[in-house]
Amino acid sequence: MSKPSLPQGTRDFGPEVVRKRQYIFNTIRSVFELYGFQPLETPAMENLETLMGKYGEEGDKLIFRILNNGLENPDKHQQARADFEKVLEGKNVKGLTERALKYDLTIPFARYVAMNHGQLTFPFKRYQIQPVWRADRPQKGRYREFYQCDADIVGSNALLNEVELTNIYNEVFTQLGIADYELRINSRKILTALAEFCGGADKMIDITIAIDKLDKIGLDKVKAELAQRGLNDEQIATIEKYLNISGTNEEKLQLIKSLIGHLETGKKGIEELEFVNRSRSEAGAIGNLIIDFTLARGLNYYTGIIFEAKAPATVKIGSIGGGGRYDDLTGLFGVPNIPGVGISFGVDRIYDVMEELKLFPEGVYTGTQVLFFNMGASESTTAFSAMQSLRKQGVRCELFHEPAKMDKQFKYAEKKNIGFIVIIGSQEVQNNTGVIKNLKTGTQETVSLANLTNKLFI
RNA sequence: GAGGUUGUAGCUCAGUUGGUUAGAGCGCUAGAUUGUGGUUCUAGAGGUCGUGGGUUCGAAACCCAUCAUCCUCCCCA
Repeated sequence: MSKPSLPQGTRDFGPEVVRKRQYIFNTIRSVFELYGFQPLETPAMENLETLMGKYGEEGDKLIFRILNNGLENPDKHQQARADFEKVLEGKNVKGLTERALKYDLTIPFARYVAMNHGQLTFPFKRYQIQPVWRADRPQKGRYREFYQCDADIVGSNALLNEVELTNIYNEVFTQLGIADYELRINSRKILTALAEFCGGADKMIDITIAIDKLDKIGLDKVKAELAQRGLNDEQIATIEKYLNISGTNEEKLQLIKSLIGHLETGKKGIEELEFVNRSRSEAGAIGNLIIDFTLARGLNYYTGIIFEAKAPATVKIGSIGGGGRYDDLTGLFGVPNIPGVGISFGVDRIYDVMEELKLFPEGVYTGTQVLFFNMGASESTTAFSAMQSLRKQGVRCELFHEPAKMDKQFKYAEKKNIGFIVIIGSQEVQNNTGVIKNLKTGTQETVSLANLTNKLFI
């Protein structure tokens, strides 16, 4: 028999890791709740057609498909073979894969809103913390199963929502101790305006893909890629001017105005950024918010402000969250005119960042507080009831599972990082007492069992 | 989808130009110690050298294939 193993890109989480992850989840959840968001959960799988075509051509390839059951039924063989031929041609066939694992939380949410818009009170603010799956090749900071934590507001065009979301980022990262994060924002409208100004509105996607790589490959290579994607010299020169915009947020806004402020779309995009930037500084939230005109983001349903939260530059992990506004997400599901804006936290990457920067507080490691020694079959019944009275007080305790040498029980307590032990042996049973020992300081005292619940095990 | 890296004990890793019985540290079990842990000392258990094939008198080492892993590009959280 071969050794057991995990599917590529998936992980088990041991007790310590789960505690740390829960610390992150709890922080994010409590901030979402604080800002008035309501929880939602959707199934692990969706109908394939719900997901297909929503994430671009590349995205479609990364969707995990689920093979239909029952294909072994002889009656279906002929159809299955025909369907399989089509799959080999790169087509999607319902007969073979009707369902797929969800790829993100936004599209299932849009599907939910489209199905329930009659019942929902708008604006509907929901948060969602669930795993998603991508058939990507795993590497550093990239997994095939990972969690997303999303907060979205649908049914409101107000830019106040964007401001709220930037505050959520700030609150969460501050609480987690990732103070040096960067929140980059841009507006898709500015990118649209740039494409228009270059005379090629149809080139928008080519332009954004290329300029998004600026900090990775440098200006020259971006220009080369633009040329390769069919932009002429004049257009590239305009884009270069655009990319060279720098300075404070206010300075950048001034410069972009002179470049594309005369275009209707550009003007709108600039107003959006100005509003968020101003509101945020008026609210006293300082630093960290950086207007970045090279930010593009892949998902093509964004239409307004887009966000990207980046880890401190010292850890090479990059994006730890992202989001943006979409004017008409549910339109894909036949319910038009419901705008929305949302953000997402990438917990798995946040974990890696916190691990690297050693940001987890001591408190997350605590498990059992008190171990009761097992000093024999009859002694342990006294220990057991003493333990139950402590548990009633909310003290986390356990009784060693069998009578054993004290040496062994001590070592167990030490390995599990248990702070206190209580010894109730034959002498103690006789005197109705117990010995409490603090394993960190090495001090111990004898107390009456009635008094045990008054002790603090911290 | 393209390219590269690594695979030896539970874990981290040595292993010389191919040469006898494959090693170390940590961990594990037992004892020194039958009511006081961490330290120390002693002993012990634990290996299809990722898998399959080939070259060779002889392979953990060389060759081919395969699987897994990690990383880079693409794209993304």
